[in-house]
Amino acid sequence: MRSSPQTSIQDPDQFSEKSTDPDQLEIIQREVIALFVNGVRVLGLPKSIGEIYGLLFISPDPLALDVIVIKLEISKGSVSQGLRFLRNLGAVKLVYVSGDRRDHFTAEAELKKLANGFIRGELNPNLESATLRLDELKAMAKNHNSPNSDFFQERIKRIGNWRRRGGMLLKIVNKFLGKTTRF
Amino acid sequence: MRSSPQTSIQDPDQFSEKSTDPDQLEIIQREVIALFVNGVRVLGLPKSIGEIYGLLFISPDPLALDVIVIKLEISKGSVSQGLRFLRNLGAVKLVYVSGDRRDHFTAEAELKKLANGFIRGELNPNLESATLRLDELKAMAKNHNSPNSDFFQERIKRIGNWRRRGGMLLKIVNKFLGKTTRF
DNA sequence: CGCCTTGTTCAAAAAAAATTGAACAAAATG
DNA sequence: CATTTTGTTCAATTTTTTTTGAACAAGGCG
Repeated sequence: MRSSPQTSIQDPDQFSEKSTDPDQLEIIQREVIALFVNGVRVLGLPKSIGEIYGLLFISPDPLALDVIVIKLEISKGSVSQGLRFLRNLGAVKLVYVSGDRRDHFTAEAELKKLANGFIRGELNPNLESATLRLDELKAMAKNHNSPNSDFFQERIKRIGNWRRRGGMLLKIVNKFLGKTTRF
Repeated sequence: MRSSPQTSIQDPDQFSEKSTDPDQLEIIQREVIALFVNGVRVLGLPKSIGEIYGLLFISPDPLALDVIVIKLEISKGSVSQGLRFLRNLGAVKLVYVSGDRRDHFTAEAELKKLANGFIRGELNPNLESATLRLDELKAMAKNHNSPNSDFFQERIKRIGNWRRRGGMLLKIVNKFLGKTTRF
């Protein structure tokens, strides 16, 4: 129930004197984008990635590259590269818009897909290269001789253990996100 | 300007002997450190952090700050700052070494503790600030009016859902790591 | 006390990463 | 075809982050 009937600013019939410029972002959109910019920083991704994904996430309709450029006021090159990156992760989808030659994009908004894309694209490659290096290390440690040899071996084994548990964790995460796909 | 003491003179020809120079890192140690440098990059942390933690992790005995400086050939300032950061995360512990006035450090090598430290120090603060922003957004969206109002509300709700599930995941991770503390 | 030793701080320098923008390619248009 | 529209690429530039190193503080020691 609505507590107090405040001045409902409703003028659906006409474009009011307030910001009606269709290229202008709404305040809420700006805030959401800011939230995403901060969010992707935790993942070690650049600001522009957060801006682009955020804008698509909070845009009702698919957007074309040059529209993104105008709305975010960043360069075409940045947007092009950012979109490619996001598409590779599966965070952004190309959609067909009839009567428009340009490509249009929407945000993939399913957390599970986002997480899996990030894991596949960013985490797994790192884990795999670490695995290779680690195998070399194990071999190295075997025929290495020094007073510290035993200590080294124990530590290397421990790293291997960490890696194994890291892999298990990713599977657990995946399972958990699968179970709650309602949103 | 001063005449440099014992440093600087290094004859590459007399490399036949096994490393007896106590300041010289062993090959295995170098490799492990490289592994950690790559590892921390995934977490968005600078190289020096990886070097310092890696060195401590693969060193049998606690090390003093100036020893780390010499072994890694990085500046005193970097090491001082890096150690502080690692200590704040709980990834490095200060240990007492008798007969030595200097502070000595060892690596915390329990995965669970490392993960928890990282979560507490790096992830949670971000999650919390996002929570605040999100609450503001929800309020904003309530008395915001535009043709897109419903869409905005749905999306904001969705972000809230993501955050909730993120928090659950952190707990699951914690539980999982607790169960496998053998190593 | 004066003189070390140890560790911190922070402005400046260096390095790394992100962004720009103009040149280019590819494809549709007419 | 030539022209326009759309999107990519990448060297140059800008911005951000990291590292350095010299000044400084704190504490011990003779």
